[in-house]
Amino acid sequence: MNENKNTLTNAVHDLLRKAIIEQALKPGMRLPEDTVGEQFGVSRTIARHALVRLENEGLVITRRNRGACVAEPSREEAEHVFEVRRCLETEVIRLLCKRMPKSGYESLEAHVRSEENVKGKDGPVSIRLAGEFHILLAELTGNEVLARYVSEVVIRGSLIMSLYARNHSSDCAVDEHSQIIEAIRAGDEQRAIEIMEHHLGAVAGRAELTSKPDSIQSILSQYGKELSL
Amino acid sequence: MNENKNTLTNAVHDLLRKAIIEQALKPGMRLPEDTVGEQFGVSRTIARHALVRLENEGLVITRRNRGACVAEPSREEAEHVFEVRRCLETEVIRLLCKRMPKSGYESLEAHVRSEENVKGKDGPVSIRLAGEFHILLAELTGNEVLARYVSEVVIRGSLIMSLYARNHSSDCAVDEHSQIIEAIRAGDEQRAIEIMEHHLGAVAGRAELTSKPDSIQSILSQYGKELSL
DNA sequence: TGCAAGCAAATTGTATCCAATTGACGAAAA
DNA sequence: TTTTCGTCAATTGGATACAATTTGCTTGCA
Repeated sequence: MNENKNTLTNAVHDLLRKAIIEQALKPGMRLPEDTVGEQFGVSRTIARHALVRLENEGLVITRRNRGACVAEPSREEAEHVFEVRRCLETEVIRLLCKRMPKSGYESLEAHVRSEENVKGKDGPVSIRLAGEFHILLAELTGNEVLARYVSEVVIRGSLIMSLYARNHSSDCAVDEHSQIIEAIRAGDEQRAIEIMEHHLGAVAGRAELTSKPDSIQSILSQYGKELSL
Repeated sequence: MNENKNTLTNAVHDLLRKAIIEQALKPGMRLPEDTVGEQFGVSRTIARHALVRLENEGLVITRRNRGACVAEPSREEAEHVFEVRRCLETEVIRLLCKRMPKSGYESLEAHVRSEENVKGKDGPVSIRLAGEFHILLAELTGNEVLARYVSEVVIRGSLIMSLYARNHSSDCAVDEHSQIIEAIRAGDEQRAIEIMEHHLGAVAGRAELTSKPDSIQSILSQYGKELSL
């Protein structure tokens, strides 16, 4: 789905998405249409379109006549996202072991290098880059449908991490990214899948998604956020 | 994603989608915004929103200042859709074998009965019902993210079938639907997956998606459609 | 003091209006 | 006859204006 045509709507959409996953816009924050519009110097129409798209991606929620705000995925929703993500990314690995394009390894390794460059320096940016590695992986399958879905769950995963992760340092992930590349290069499908599953498990685990009884603070912080609206 | 709020946009969106997968609107048919708007008695704004959503779902494509038209998925795109669909629906089966809600079997069997009712009578409607079986299956997992993606690929699958299938009779499918239910009820995950894979393979196969050299007629029918615009 | 009703402000829902871009048709020249 | 250029119609891209709905605050009454 080549969306490289509606320059204006797309630009606002991309900027908002980036702002959300880099936590410049925090979960629960309100997003009135005209505020967004005048901030980017465009009309409410454009802002509206961008917000509708973001809602379709699960990054914002809107209530009728109440406006949009950055989504605050529940733990249940988070588990659903990671469930689907595991399924889709396993398929990505399977496909890549069968058909990896020639220049694939170069772009993957280039990406890992750029990940290492910001390692430990900028939390939000490193979260975004970590996500983009998985998106790049999916795009290399050549299956645009798959790539789009992976992109969506990865981005929602980033939002979830920003909500639930205890430590945002995704340093350990970079290593695993390299391991995944190597396993694919070796054609070892089973091992690549195992690493990916472990990797995603680690990511989800870091998000404290396992349904151990929530601490009172975390529960109240959720409810409190609702009150303060 | 409970989209039961924007009544107007949603209504138009649903009607258009139904019209597309029931082939009232044939692939390639143009969909100007104001035509759609006045047809449903709403403004161009609403029609526009609905069309944007349909584009996000892959059911229509739009070119800048050229308007929207019903998508004509290429064979490659069709294969991508079915690739993802197989992956997702396999996961659905896996999840349902683990956790099928109590009332699940009732609604499934009720649906199969309604499928049998229109068996062989109304082609497009039976295609739609066949698709809705898979969507229902996905919804029973309780995973809304998964259900939404399955819904999208199933609907795109319906569109693909309307383009490429030789015979639209999906009679044989109803049997397989029952078999899938039984396999899940028996808790036989492996068998349920096999049936589902066979089922989807049959569906995709009926669509003549295997890249055997296209007959001249089918090629020309495609190009002819473009000319007659 | 507490509750309820009503009014005002803010925000979205929808429609209409202007501008920009694209494709088509036709005319003119090679 | 073919190709190219120019004008025109059609359609979307985007903005503004108006209507409807919700929220929160104020005021009056018990």
